[in-house]
Amino acid sequence: MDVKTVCLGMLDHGPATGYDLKKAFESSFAHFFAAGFGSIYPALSALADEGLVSCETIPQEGKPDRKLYRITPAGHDALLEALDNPNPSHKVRSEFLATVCFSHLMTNEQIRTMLANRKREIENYLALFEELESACTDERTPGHEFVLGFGKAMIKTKLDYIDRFGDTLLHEEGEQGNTKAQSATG
Amino acid sequence: MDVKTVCLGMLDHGPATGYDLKKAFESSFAHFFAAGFGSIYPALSALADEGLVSCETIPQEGKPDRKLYRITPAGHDALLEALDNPNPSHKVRSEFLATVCFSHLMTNEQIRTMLANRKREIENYLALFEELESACTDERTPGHEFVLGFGKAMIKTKLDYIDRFGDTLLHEEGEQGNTKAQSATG
DNA sequence: CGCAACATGTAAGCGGTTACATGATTAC
DNA sequence: GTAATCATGTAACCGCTTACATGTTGCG
Repeated sequence: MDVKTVCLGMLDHGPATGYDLKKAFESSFAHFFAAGFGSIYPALSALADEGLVSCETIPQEGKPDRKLYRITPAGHDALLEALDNPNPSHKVRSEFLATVCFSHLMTNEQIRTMLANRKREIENYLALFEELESACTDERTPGHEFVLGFGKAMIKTKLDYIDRFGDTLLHEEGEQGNTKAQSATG
Repeated sequence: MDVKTVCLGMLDHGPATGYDLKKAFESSFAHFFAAGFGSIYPALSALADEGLVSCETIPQEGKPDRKLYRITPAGHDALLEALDNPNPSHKVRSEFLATVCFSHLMTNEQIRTMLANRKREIENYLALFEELESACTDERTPGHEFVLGFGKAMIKTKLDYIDRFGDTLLHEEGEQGNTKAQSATG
């Protein structure tokens, strides 16, 4: 399942432009499937080439023409086929946790800053989720409901864990830390 | 923070071969930073080229010579510098959650299978964590302790969420689903 | 008899990120 | 005045995955 397939799935819900899809990637999909314009536009072109979507060009003045994409019957079939994967992946790549593994080489200040920044980012997601929850309560599929709840449960656990155990990463003054003196003697 | 940097951090803990590092990536780092031989060996070569690690070749019979890598003072400095990032990323890419978003297009059987498989994968992590916890309780840094606990908290939340809300994805018989008849009429 | 563990590497390819290119309108 | 929104696209690059290539030892 790549960006192309997710675009196809989004279009199954209704016609949209690349710009519209970007907004979906930034809101309801943000916490588990990021994609930028550099992925989305080529994906839509490729889908159109394969006949899985059709494209209606809507002229505009002062802006590039809008390109409204619509899923085709062939596209819908392709989507069902892509969805027929019994083992979809769930991958995490965390510089944060990797950094934490080596936090004994950092100063307490570096650690505190890093934890605070991570918390801030998590709280941004929380705000996003609450916004999503209030918007368009109708016409939300059980899938979206599930994913939203899943995201919320995850970030609550993360926030709670950092609050409880963040301090265990700190060390006694002078005991450790990333200092020039240390690195020179080390 | 790429594979190279993580290798450097692992080597700061003690000399190791590429094969050894692979085992670390498969155990304590598995849940947040995957890497295969195709990334690790080139990373070690590059680190050696840059003088951040040294390499001792240990002849063997019947197998390729072991190459034992050791971090250099320059490598340690480079590690500290890489660790001085106030905002390390934490990225999730989940085909699973994307699929769930479109689960109204799947049959109940497909959904059940997918959920069961995900649960199985999560339980494998749980087993891995318990194994890690029992092994080498000494010489584990606070960082590793934190990351292990973080991983456990995450998967417990995931498992619990799927158990509680997995059923909400299922639909009435005949209501929905990925059938040929449907896709032909759709 | 086959599989897992040990041990290293290369090369093609893929998919996504980032930066670049353009430009009007509207809200603060 | 300056930022955000609207709106599309290309091209270089980067880093990781996958497949290939090779071969022994030991366990069940």
